[in-house]
Amino acid sequence: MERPPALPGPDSYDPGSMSTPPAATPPKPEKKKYPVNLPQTAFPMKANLVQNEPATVKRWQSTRVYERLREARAQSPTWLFHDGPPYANGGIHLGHLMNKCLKDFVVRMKSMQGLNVPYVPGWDCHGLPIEHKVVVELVEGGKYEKLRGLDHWTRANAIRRECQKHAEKYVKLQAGQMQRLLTLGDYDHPYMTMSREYEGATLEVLSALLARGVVFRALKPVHWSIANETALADAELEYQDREDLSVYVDFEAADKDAVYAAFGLPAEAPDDPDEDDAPEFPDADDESASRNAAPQPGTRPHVTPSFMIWTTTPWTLPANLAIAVNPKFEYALVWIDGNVTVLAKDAVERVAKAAKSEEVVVLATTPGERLVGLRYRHPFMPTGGRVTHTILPADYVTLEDGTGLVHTAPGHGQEDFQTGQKHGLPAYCPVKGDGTYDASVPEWLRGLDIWKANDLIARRLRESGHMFFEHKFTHSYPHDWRSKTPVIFRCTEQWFVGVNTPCSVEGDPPRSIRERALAATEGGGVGFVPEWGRNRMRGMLDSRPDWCISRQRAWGLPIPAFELPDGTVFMTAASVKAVAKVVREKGSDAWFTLTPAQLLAEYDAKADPDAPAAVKGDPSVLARARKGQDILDVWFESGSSWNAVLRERGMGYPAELYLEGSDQHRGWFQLSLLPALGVTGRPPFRTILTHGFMVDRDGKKLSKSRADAARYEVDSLCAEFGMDVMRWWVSSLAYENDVKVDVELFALAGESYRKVRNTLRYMLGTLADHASGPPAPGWAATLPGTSIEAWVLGAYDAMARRVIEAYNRYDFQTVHKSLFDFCNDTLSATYLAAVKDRLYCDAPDSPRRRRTQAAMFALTDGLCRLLAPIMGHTADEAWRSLHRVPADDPRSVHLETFHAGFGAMPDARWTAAHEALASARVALEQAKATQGVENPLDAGVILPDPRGELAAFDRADLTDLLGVSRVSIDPAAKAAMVQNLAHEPRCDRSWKRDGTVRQRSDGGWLSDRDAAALGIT
RNA sequence: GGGCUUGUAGCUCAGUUGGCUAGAGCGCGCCCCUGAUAAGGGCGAGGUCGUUGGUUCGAAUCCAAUCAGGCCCA
Repeated sequence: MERPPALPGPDSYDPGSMSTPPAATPPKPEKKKYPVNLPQTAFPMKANLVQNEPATVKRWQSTRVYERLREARAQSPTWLFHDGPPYANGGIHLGHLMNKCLKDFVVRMKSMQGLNVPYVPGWDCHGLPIEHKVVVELVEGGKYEKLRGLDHWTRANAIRRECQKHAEKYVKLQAGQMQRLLTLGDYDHPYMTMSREYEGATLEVLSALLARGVVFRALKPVHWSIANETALADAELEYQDREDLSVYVDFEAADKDAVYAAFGLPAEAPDDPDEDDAPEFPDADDESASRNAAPQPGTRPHVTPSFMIWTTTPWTLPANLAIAVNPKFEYALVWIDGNVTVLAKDAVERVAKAAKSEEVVVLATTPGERLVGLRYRHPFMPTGGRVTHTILPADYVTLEDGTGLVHTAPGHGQEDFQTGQKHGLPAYCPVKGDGTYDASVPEWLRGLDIWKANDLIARRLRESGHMFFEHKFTHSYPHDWRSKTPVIFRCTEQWFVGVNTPCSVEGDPPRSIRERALAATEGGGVGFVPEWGRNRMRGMLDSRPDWCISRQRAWGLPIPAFELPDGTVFMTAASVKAVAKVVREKGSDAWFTLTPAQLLAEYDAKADPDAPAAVKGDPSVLARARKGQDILDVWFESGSSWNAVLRERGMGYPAELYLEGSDQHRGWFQLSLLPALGVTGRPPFRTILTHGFMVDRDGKKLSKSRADAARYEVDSLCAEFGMDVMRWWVSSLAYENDVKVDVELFALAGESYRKVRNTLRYMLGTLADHASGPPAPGWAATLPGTSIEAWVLGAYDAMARRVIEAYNRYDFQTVHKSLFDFCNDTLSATYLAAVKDRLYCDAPDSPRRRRTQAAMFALTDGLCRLLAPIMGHTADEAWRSLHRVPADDPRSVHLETFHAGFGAMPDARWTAAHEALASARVALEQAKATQGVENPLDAGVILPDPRGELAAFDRADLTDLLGVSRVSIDPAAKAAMVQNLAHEPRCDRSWKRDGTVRQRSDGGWLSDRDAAALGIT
């Protein structure tokens, strides 16, 4: 393991052996201190971001950077970005931070490519979450009781006023927080979905869709929140575990012979000639023993068979109108502990096992299609019309759970409803909006809360002998995202945008919105970043149902429909347009305060081709109409922003980019696409970019209730790390996936931020006496290819190209890495280390030093610009320092454009040179151990040059790149060789032993270069 | 349960159409500098590529299954 100590040869010098200095050592020189040109700058090493960033935000505001950028780019091509509105509720969190930073990167990097990129931030202001919160506050403050007594319109108005205050408050709060993120935008003129113009423009979208004929009113089962008495959109649901009662219920066959016939069993039971009409259950006493025993397979039992269904919502059993079977499955007639029942053959074992049945005999089997059309008796509801209580076919029936026979209540389920529609069943829904049964159910259920009914129904079924088996179990069940209460399916009258309704747009052939959406998102259409978003969104478009756009709440944009005196509902494209005009002037409050006549003042029924005959014949019926109470789904409002912002403000259409979390594939992206296609026929965006969600260090989702949640508040992160560090962190993320969040990672970003900052600081320092500003354009191309400046400027050009390309791919991670590596490797470790000797020691005005400074200026300027979209504050601070911008001068790097390249033409042999230097470094490292050369300035290096690639390079450049005292080139050498120069005199000023060092007239030891620089002979 | 998606060094990530000894930064270890100094520099160690099975001369890469996450739905 241990090396033998190196024997001091003639070339080596052991600095440790003080007692017997080798003869070669010169007399100890007199130490003299000479002046050198050290870096100097006011740009501090410590960023102090917490204090300085707010000052920068203020400066940007007071110097109108956003507005001046708009003016500067007014004549440039517009690159239209469109901000998706966050919800105006609560403060912003880390997710917002990432989202807004990514958007700001986009806006700034496109601006810095000379494009005109307006950014109008927006807020989603209406909707249930705010209304819910406000109502809770009113209830808790005891003010809600007073409102109860008021009529709908007055009460709604009072609630709306509170909601508006709430939304305004949070828009203000969030706008401040977002500006603290150093984002640049038109914060003086944001868009808000509750503003009049926005509301008017949204109603105009509704009007246009009505004109296309895709808006309709229909009875449909919708997710219904009992707590809030409103229909809910898919996006308003969240899934939580819930304990429910799982019941297996026997529905007695109406015609036992038909059932047995379906299973191919004899028409008559053995020794049972005349029992057909006898009741089935009460006669156990006079049954013979043989009749209670299990029959043999293939024989017909005496009892009436049942159909066994399974459900986890016993409360929907009163609404049962059918049983669905899969026609392709095999069904079995089974004797289970004395009962005879039908269930899927493959479910028999599982069900029997779950119920711990003792005697299970499969008597016969038959395909599901033979069961279709059989009738049954509901255990406690009267039998209805011809088609009710019948076995129906349905493909969606599976064998995963249950019995293979599916309880079908068209009023309480999506698939049930579809099956019902197909077979002419009514959408019977005996449950009222408040979650209680109406008068159509048996008396023992009337007025009862459905959740309480679960147990009652189960008891009833047990008592009547229809319950085969029941157990409690936990499953994932949809809940109202605000009240956290379980939701139900319930049939109600709602407004829809039909996605399957064919419609013509601007004269093209009729196609449904779904077809249009699928066509628009095919490859070659809308772009997706990342690309897999395409599949994901198309899958959702493919399967999405009609869009229910009505809600039964107060805080929102009213659907301007009227109920005419004859009970019909009136809403046409023209009538909505007329109301939109009023709303543009007075806001949507007008709907709540004005009369129908006032709202429709501009409406001309005679000129409206869609007006119903009743209205056309006598327009005065409108004065006697009643205003509808539904409001629009908030998604319809935010989904209209392409009209209410982009077109309304004359910004253009479509946008280049929408950028949001991947949840918006179903949310804003899709619900913007659908109406936009319906109205304009074109998607509102050219490209969709999605980012992932925040997860904790273990990859689990970030919960607001975690113990260290306070650490992750945006405000405290700004205070702890500074926003430029956070932005630098965001730029480092693989944002298309989940994003791991951990304070350690912010600290890491802080470390690497400091590296970049220090590099900038050092560069600024080297320019302290450089007064001539940037080098002339084209200067870099005049540099000799072998010069170190040509090399470093060439490296900049390659990096800048890579960075700008990565920016344009929204690949900020590559931007981050390229910029960091350039600072760390190309600059700090290589170029800056190499040129420090000439900057410090050359005569200040020497051409070599001035050339270095010119390159330094260009590099610093270029670097600040490329960094500017990410570290907006630091890049501006450094750039202003570089250009010596006075404090009161409004110039800013953010008004500049990227330097894509300086046009230096580095010699191709630089690659070989750097390889040679790398092996020389390893040789130097070895020389530490073998020759005791610890300080590179005590060494000289002989570089091998077998292919003659190094000859053209300046020895001084190679010397400085290695940080040694001198370099020579030996074409015959096999490997780099290190010379110990410790015995040679050392320059008191440059500390180099370059072979020219001798004692000068002033008694100091100086190299030729240093002596000349000082004017000493 | 379904659609989409992720799993490579302690950490964050690269790894082109399957093909040299699987790379980088941070961190870590050793060392240098003390004229970027609450800085700067050099060298080095570190990986069963989630798991299992398959296709192939050859798999981090292709296929199947499986485990653990995420988003959206049911």
